[in-house]
Amino acid sequence: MSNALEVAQIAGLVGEPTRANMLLALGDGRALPAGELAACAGITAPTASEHLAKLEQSGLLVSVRQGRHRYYRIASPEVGAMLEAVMVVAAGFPRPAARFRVAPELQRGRTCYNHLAGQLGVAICDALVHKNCVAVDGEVAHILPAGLKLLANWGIEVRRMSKHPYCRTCIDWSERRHHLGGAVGIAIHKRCLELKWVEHHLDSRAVSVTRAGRLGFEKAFGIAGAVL
Amino acid sequence: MSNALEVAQIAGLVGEPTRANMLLALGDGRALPAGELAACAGITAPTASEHLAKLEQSGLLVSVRQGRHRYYRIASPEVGAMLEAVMVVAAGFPRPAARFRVAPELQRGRTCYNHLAGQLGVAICDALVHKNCVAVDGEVAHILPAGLKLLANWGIEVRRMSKHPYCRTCIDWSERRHHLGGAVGIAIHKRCLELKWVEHHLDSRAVSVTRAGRLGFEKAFGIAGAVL
DNA sequence: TCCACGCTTCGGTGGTGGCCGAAGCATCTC
DNA sequence: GAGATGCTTCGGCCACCACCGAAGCGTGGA
Repeated sequence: MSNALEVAQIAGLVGEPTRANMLLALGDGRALPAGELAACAGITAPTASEHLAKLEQSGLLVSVRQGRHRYYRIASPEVGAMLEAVMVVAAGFPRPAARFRVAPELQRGRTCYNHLAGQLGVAICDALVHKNCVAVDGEVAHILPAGLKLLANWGIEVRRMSKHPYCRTCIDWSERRHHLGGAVGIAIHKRCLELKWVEHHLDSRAVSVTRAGRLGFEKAFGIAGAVL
Repeated sequence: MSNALEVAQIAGLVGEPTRANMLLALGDGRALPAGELAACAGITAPTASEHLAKLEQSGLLVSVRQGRHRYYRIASPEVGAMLEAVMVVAAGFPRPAARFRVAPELQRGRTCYNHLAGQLGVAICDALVHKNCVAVDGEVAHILPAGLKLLANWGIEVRRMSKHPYCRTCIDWSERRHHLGGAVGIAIHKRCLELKWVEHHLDSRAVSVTRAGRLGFEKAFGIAGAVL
């Protein structure tokens, strides 16, 4: 009865090609900005905004504002399970288990807006925390004295970054861990490129570690080569 | 892309209160006639017919014509799982386990239209197959000579049932197995009541096995008491 | 054979909602 | 600060589709 209304409301949200497109794009657990989702679905920003608001209001998505972007992701494993169940039915019956995840090369290392993310980004953050260079406190991260010294030796002058928040954390959706964003995160990314420790792939946000990078990350941050 | 279209199509079918109502009414695996489903959803016959045709065409429901009635039921466990997943999300998030699951007493034993279903129905079917009394061939079941004899000794004259199909299988939604329907299934159910091996609950389709039934099923069909 | 009943098909109507352009607000960059 | 970028709100247009009444078709019973 009333149950049917609620069920229909939820299913109806998925039952629109445009919204289904956006949900499927988020199906691997990533968080994507509204603009990218609009492009994904082939619609204009206003329409996407409308749809995303509905999806969030109904609890299918949650969003995080980050600067002038707004990142959306699937709200819970239950929602993911529902999408998967619908896909199984939609795919016709020899249940092809059409499950999908982050592409491997993106999972290893990628840029998140303008800093490093993926396993690489998480490894750098972990290493800095482990060496008492950074203290993570929720969404904010503080550079500790040891961190100032380490980064200075590596070629980054943290003191010259006046802006707030100069170092923040960023939840990594494929790893479900934090990595460093903010000005410090950007500086690290930039320095990695200068040193040619990482290379960008031309047609995606994937980032791969070079041979020099493997040695460098090991020496400067104590990150085992196997992780990279 | 094309994936999203198919997903949206399936979800859209569930995303209409009227259709959701009908699907939920069929959620326990019963088969209901079109007219009853129309009443369930509070719409007229033409509208119901339209909806049911769509649901069947998309593979969510299957129908069986029986005389001038047409019985619809959920097409597959995958569809049931999908509905359940949607209900979990629709029920709000502290996952209240608002299961789209057959109530325990119904799962143990129940009537499916007019024959026995649930664990009890499946156990009887299994036992007859195991004893070479019945051969299951898809949706049809054949009574073998040993079965004629066993049922005759038990008090059922199979030969006097002229109608086709006198014995058919029926997919058991909660058990995901087959049980016996058709005229033979009805006769078995009737005989169980005569012998007082099973009792009906007044306010539901639940069926429970009596003490005499436990002994009787053990002796006549070789069904271990633990199963019941 | 006729009638009763259940389901389906056919037209027509009305409301819901997806979609966009333009304008507004917030944030980042220079 | 000024300009660029990303997202949201507003107003209006249009298509889709759920819904019904009437008529048609098939089955079962008298």
